[in-house]
Amino acid sequence: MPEATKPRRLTPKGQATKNRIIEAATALIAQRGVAGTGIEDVRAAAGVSGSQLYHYFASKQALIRAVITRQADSALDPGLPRITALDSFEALRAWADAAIERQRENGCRGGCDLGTLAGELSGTDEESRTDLANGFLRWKDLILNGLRAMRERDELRADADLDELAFALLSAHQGGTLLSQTVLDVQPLEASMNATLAYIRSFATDQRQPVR
Amino acid sequence: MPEATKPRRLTPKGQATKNRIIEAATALIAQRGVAGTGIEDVRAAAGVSGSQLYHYFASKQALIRAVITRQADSALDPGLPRITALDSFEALRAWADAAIERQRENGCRGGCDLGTLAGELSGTDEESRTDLANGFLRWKDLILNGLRAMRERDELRADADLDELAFALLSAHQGGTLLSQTVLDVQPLEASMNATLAYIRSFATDQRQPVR
DNA sequence: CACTTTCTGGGTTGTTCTGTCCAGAAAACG
DNA sequence: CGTTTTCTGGACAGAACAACCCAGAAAGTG
Repeated sequence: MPEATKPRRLTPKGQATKNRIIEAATALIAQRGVAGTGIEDVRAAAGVSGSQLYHYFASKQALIRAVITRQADSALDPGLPRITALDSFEALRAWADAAIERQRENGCRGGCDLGTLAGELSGTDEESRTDLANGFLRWKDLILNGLRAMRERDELRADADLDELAFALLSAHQGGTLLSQTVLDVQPLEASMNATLAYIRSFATDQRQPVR
Repeated sequence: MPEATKPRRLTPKGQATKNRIIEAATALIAQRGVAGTGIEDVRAAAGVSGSQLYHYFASKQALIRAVITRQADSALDPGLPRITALDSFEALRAWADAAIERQRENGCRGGCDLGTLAGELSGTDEESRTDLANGFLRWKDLILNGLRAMRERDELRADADLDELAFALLSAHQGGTLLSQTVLDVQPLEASMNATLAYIRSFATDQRQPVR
């Protein structure tokens, strides 16, 4: 193993090219899946040429992992409007609505969610699985922190199992998205988000709020 | 197109071989994913040889579709103990527990759920996506019928949105399984199933039952 | 303005995998 | 018991694709 291509700092131009490659790869993977996306396709789409991919990435796997990391970093995918805090019922609802709306907009055609990637890679490639798992756990913590804040503000009852709620919400999001992409209808995603949010709200101290 | 390999009825032996191939493919795909499973691997695992696969299946895609159909038919995968009716809180809980237990048993390593297949194929292959969608919708109907029976027996309140509950439960199952397989821990699956079942139970007419 | 590092372009190789062909064995059928 | 369909086996062609190499341009550094 040749020391994994020493990642000496890139010049600005190089950094830009590298980003362009990752973006192109992300877009293609969103449409055609990981297995359906060839290095050559990425190369053409990014407008770079030849061995550039291998200049910046040691292998296809490395590129995929970069895509995963990027997606995991764009916190809680539904939206470039970066979620900073999911610490109120309104924020949760807004996040859910954004996810639903986003799905509706691209006709339920698969985005490049961690979920989609997980389905394809978890069983195949151990390193990617680890990256994906870390991404998911970070998202879960994001939700969890929001819920904790709500409990500290006494908006949520003390007996609520916040870990369970956080995982349930994340699962609902992933599962709903997966089903929607398969059935080509937002209904499953709407249903799972509505149900899980309603369940979370059932732990509210103030029950006067409409469940919607 | 040569009329899609006229499916003149198979002899018993041929049928057995065909099944063996599908089983081998299912097992391999469960471990290594669709893209990671070559025709040659299936051939070897099934103990048949040469062009047999193409005698029984027109293409790799056709084989995959056969696997999908098979999985969709083994109703609500958690278990060979075929679910006949999910028409009581106990039955739902038992089904959920079976799913969780099953996941725990294979160390959360991906089975060959429709969900896993959907993640890999929905975006890539339109025909497979249709098969998968049909499978999911049949499962949803299975759940829905159970819930309807419960409502008719007045175990569920009339104002419960059964479609929403059915989709939510299915999404929770798929999402929870996906997360569990990625994180290699049953916690997400347990959380999402618990939460969704509790939510369904909140529509029970008889609230004396423990939520567990 | 020399000199070094970083970036670009295209061509190429070797492997892996799907899908095909042909000839021989086994079973079904009269 | 002979003939026809059905099944089996291995070998092979053709394409796709990941990965590597080399030479030249551009950018950065003294």
